[in-house]
Amino acid sequence: MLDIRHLRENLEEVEKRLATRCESTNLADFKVLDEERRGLLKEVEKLKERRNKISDEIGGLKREGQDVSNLLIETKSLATRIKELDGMVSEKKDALRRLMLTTPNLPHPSVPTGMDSSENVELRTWGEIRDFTFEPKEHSEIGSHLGIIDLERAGKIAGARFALYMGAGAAMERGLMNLMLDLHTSEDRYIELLPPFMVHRECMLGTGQLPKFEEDLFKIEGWEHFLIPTAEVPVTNIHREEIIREEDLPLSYTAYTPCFRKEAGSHGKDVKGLIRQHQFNKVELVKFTTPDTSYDELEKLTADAERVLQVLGLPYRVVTLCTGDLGFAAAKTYDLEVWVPSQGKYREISSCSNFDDFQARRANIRYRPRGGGKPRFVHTLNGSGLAVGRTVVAILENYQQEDGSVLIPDALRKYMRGMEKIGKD
RNA sequence: GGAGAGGUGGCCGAGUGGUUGAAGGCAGCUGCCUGCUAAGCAGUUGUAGGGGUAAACUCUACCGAGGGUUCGAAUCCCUCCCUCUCCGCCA
Repeated sequence: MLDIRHLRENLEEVEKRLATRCESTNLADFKVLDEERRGLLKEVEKLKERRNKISDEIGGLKREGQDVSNLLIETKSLATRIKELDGMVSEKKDALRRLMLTTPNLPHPSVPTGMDSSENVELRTWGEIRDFTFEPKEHSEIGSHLGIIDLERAGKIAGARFALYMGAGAAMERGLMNLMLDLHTSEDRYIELLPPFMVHRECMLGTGQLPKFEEDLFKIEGWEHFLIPTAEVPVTNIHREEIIREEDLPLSYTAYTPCFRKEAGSHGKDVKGLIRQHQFNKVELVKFTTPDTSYDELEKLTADAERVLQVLGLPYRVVTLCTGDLGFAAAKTYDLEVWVPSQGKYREISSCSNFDDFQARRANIRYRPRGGGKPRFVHTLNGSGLAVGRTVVAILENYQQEDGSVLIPDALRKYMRGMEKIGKD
């Protein structure tokens, strides 16, 4: 959510910056609603002041045993009018809140302007793209050939866009999760969490999935709970409605969770294989910082996610998302894209964002400045470190051998009982 | 699932219809005192939204959430949420 005062005072500038997202926003209504609301508020507060004064008087007079009936006449009609106006105020307030909740975040000034993903800007690349002496196979083919990924049986159990890992495949997925968590928690960089995989509505509002993107979420029938689409949701919300001491910032958390997404509207995209699933595993990084350090922390967080790819020896590049490709709540995002040989291109494996105070304002997460003073909103950040299924994709494809086997990256071996290679048996 | 208890400010905790934004304590801050520390004394400290060029100031709201009763609600009524204890069930 944007700062309502800032919005009120800089409406045109805000509109201009939001327009770079290439999404329609409806700020014309804002001005009207805001003014109507404040007008009504002024009126009703005046009446309330009067009512409170009279009520005080009545109290005093009654104690002295005096008659108050003529005061009751005025105050009774006041009460009716107040009720009426209160209703109108809350209508305006609700409409305003709905508008605010569906308005996306302002892109940071450093974000390149562009229409869509084609205008994202490559920042740097890492690692050598392997020169294959044979035609590299696609990961699901490698996986099914080796008997470690069975998408057909997964379909039998749960349908399309689900996966069944077996044997060394399951071990690789689990090993990667452990490797990532160990890496992030080493030297106390991140505190490890294991949160609930379901959350209630307020959490989804807090991080921005709701009210706008309900169709992307799985809701539990008969409950007010949703399956989390990312650990960002439960982890960011652990400090909802809290005031953190500045001395305790930045707070850094890492958590493994499965993620559940409907992937509505992505029919036909990545239908083959593990790239786009309704359920996938991810290790997430989340930070809470002060406003003046959040962009430094974004760099660090991105570097922490990159480290996983480096440790695994997977070539990747870092891109800055342009304004048109930026997510609803993000002010700035770096995507990490890993090299996928079968497609001959880089594919997203991590997305690292600074949300400024957008989520903090929704979720009411604040900090008390050093030495006292009014609480201020924190900045929240998060990034994947990494999407585990896509990491498996990258390993299978980049480490595949001509005979159909797959070498296991050095760093991962100790997480797979020392296995060096996955072959047929 | 059954029975009971409870949710009050940064924390603990009083408060069953009017002078309570809320006693008291802790913690914080500011002074005084003090060789230092500790202690002591006095004062002070919530959040949000309006009004005000800003400060001062001022108004409104907030005692888990939402409704209701009333001239007036932390206090009475209803619904919901959460926590705790006991019993049952269960990985």
